[in-house]
Amino acid sequence: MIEAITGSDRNTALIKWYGNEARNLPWRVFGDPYLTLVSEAMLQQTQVDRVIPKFEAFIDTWPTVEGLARASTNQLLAIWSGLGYNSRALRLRESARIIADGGWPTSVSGLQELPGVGPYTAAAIASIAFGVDVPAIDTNLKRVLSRWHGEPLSGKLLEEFAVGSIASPAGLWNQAVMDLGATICRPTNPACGDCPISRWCADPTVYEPPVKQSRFKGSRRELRGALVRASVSNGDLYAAGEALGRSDTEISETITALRTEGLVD
DNA sequence: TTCCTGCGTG
DNA sequence: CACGCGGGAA
Repeated sequence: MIEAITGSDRNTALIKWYGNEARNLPWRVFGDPYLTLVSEAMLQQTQVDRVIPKFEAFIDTWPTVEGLARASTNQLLAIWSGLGYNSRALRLRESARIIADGGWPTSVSGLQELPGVGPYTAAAIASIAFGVDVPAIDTNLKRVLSRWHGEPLSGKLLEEFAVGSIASPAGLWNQAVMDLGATICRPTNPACGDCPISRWCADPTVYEPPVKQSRFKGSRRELRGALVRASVSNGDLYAAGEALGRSDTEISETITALRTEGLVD
């Protein structure tokens, strides 16, 4: 596979580094679209270390897309609990149903039709599982490419720069950039001394911090999470809400919203 | 506090 | 384009 790399010297060095230093992650079975879909869904806004045990439990429970398609909401959310963004689990199951029924889309545009699969995830699956040479642009890629370029990249310019930077197979290149971004080309305190491609980097200080999130403590999200956990364990939803000091009005409104979304029976 | 391999919706 | 959406680790 490394022989197929046709990119610049920078890409040659990057892929060589990846060959030696790649993180050993349980979903890295090249060409398996189901493992890729599940892992990418879990990894949206969630750290690798937290995903690993959840991923293994998930795959043990539903080894195939057909099995996931038939999963109960309760068991699904029970296993998902702790990952956050619970709607991702429902969208993932819905995608499994669509795939079990009609087969896998293999193009970026086809994959993006699946619920919960946006531009990044579609490109990641297409490149990793179906051999499509497209960049999978997430915050890691955005930051790393911006540093290569020397100034912040976004939008169409980022897309063009990424397309012009990839090596084939892009699935390998995407994961190499991802690992570099996670372990060396970090948001703050990048380890440039350990970076295999620092000589091709224009400015390792380039970084645009993400938009600040609202406080979690006391938030609606905190209440939603507590109510979903109570529901999954067949507990008392109002008791769970009151334990957070919330009014019955807020609790009932939130339960209604969760029910509409399919997160609570 | 920050930040994590984003996505869907208004 | 801005915002809501979970929750844990450092």
